[in-house]
Amino acid sequence: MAELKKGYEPQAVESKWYEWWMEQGLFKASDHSDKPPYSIVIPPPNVTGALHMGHALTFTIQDILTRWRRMQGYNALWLPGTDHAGIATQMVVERELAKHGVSRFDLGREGFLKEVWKWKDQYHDRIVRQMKAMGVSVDWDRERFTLDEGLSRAVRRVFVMLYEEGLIYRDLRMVNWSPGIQTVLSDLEVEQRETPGHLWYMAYPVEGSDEKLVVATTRPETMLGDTGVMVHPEDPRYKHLIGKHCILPLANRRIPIFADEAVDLEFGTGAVKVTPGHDFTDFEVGKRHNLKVISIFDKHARLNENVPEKYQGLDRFEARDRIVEDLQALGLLEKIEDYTVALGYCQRSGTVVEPMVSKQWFVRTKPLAEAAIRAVRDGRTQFIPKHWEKTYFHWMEDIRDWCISRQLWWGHRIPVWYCQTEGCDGLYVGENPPPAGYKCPKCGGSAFEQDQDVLDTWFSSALWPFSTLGWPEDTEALRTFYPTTVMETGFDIIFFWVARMMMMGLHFMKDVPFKTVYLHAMVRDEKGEKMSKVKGNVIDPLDVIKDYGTDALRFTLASMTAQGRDIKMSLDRVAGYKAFMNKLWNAARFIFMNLNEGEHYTTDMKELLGQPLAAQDRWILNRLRMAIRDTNHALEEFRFNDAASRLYQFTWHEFCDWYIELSKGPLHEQGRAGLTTRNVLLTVLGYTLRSLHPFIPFITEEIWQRMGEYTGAAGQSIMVAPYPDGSDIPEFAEEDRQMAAVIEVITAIRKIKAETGLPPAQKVDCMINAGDEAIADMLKAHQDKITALARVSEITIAPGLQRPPYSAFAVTGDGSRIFVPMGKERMEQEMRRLQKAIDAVAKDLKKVDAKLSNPRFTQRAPADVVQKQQRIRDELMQKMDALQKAMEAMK
RNA sequence: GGGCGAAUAGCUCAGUUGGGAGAGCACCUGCUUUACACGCAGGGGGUCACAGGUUCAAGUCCUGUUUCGCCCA
Repeated sequence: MAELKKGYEPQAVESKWYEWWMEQGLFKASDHSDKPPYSIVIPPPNVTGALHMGHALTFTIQDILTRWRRMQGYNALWLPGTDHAGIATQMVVERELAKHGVSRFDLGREGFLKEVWKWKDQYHDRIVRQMKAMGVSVDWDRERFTLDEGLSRAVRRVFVMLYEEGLIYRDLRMVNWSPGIQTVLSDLEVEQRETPGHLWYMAYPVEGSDEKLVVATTRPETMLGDTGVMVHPEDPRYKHLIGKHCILPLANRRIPIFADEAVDLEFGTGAVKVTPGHDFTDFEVGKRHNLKVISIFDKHARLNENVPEKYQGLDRFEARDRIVEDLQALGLLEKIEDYTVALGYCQRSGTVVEPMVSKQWFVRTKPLAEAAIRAVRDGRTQFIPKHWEKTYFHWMEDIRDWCISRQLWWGHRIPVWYCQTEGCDGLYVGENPPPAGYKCPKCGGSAFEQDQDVLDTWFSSALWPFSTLGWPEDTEALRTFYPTTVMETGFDIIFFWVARMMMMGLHFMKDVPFKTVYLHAMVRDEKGEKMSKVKGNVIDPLDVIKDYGTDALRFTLASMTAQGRDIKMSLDRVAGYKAFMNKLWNAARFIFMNLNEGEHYTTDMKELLGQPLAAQDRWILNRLRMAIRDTNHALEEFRFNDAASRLYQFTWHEFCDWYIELSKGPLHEQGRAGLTTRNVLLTVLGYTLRSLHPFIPFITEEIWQRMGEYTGAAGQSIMVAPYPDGSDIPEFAEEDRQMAAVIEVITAIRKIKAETGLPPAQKVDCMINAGDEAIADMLKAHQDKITALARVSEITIAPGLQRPPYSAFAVTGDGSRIFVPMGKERMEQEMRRLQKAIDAVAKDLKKVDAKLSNPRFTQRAPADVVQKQQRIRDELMQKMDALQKAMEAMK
């Protein structure tokens, strides 16, 4: 058995376990099982994307949940997969092709898609490797891709069914057009941003008079598409103009002046130009007043043939400058003011979104949303943190129809075929192309062509919780794992994804897609700024893994995931948790070093409890029990930070700081005491490893396997060892109390040494005037611990002991007085020390006195609270008395 | 404009039904105490943003204000 290295080296350890876990089939869930099901479907990462901190966080949390439940005996399924990420992927590949001077149109649809698939295959392997580096315990046999055959079938089925139910329709509407990518976007993909701009005041001559009507606009270039000017019906400035016409400058078009209540009298001049072809509100206004709709832009947002020739082909922003110049030249530009406009930007390409009128496919979301709202109101799906429910309701209750068609090639092609007969609008909607011999019901034609567009990527993601389990087939997997137990994802995609999964899941499965939604926070840099490539503040998880190890990264993320709070990622923290890994490693190293060849060890709690346990043994078992219970409790409530820090605290500050130190004496005793100590060390280590395993899978498996060599359990993965729940450990309250007293004494002596300037290693004598006979007996029973850990040579414990001359003094909570004789020369330091202690006690005493001297407190506060305060007061008084006497004696 | 969240030690943050202000990091002091210097022991440091209110009692509950962040329009 090889000894452990002195320092923990994550690279060496973390590289070897993942493959082994896979070979052993430990990640696999079963469709048939007597165990209770537990399921999570992974939020599929972009197949061509690279692992970032957001992934690292989401994978860590999901892996903690999955490993924890798996160890608890659940039939735990964590289903992996990737997303085709339509826009993002198509853009990347197009950019790549552009480097070689090739456009997608050069290749044609089929050729281009071939390229994208090649790209996808290559990058799929990369993201999968990166996921594995995080240690994700997903069932790879069930891995899915949003564009694979099964999921594509699900998408087509859903489209057709919704169409037949009247929940999908095609309509000519004002939509968000991205000139950058040349596709329509849904409202959600448009980012509203305040942008500095101007307000131009343009004068439109009124027909048949010298009067000019001045309109204010933030978009002068759209004037070429104006088909009216509106004013408020009650506006005295313009009342006389209602019903007349303007002559639109530059275009020389006659457009009506009309009245509408919607006009804001305060804004601009109170007269508004109306461009129904390129503005959402104007489109509505246009409908109310039967205005003509003129589109003046092509798909690149360049001016088209509907404008005077001199402007044709100009980009919209160039056109703006030209038009402003030209109006100025005509004396029709009144003034320009600075003005901040809210502009819509395309999330992906960054270009300003252009409102355009276009025929697109939509999902009628209202009826779907109603069911999704009810499910959350009823508690069938719960949000954690709960306040996100409000956000969800807010959006759902005011939901707008979802534009699902995209003018892309990479994605699920819309399963609609159009009749090719001139002037016929017949169409065929089906999972497959129209069968041979199919005739258009409108015109009898037999030539059909499929819609050129694809569906919004989120349309397929919305089906993810059931499409990945085999829907539309009625599979065992669906029956076993749907509804899934937990959906773990970022709050930034509540609308994009969570809400839509709710709608689709309820509609097609007649049940919620998940019982709990846990929404994690955003990972930011240490200054709290969003990580972005542009800012250059991105911390790459793979770099962190290289430098500190996956376990340290995972433990950091878990420790910092407080609910409802962003995570500010700092490498200092990771370094701190790397030190924790090293601590754990060295605890194991210490234990293994002290094992003896040929000795038989147990890590079975029942067996261990049958052995003659010392007080410190029972104490550490009791602390272990409490730590385990707290951890489980925290995990039940998704308080990952509490769970992680509780285990950290136990491992480091209880097990290592105290128990291991205390064990160093008994460890070397002959006979039962030594063996029992070794058994306790091993057992507690084993429980600690198992408790920690979901957080830090690699190091725990490594140590577990090494430990197995001594306990005879090697070869069995820690992944399938039961997760401790503490119920097999009895409560040892008495030992807990005793050890607390012993620890207090040891700490007091160490403090005396440190504060009077004695080197810690210098042995001192110590006298303890115990509070009473019983305390004296108890401390005497533990005096070996005090001498060892406080480095005391001679110790005397008895009630009524008098203070020796020139000794430092301390008093404990139970009234034991501790004396440490030292030279006269240290008495000055000692007095300062005592004064400090007196001041501290006085401060506390003042607070307690204030309470107890208030009759309303003693009368109205519950009896137990009053009693507690009295107890505290008695204790403080006693302390004060002892300290003051000691002080007096020194003077 | 509407909504949500945050403000606690130098930094990052815990603080679950109101009842002696905590952790990690950083800082200071001392230490080759044979598991670990990725360590050990000890220490300093807080008007819990501000102003009111409820209560015997408020970091915690209520109201308002300020600052910051996010979402929706």
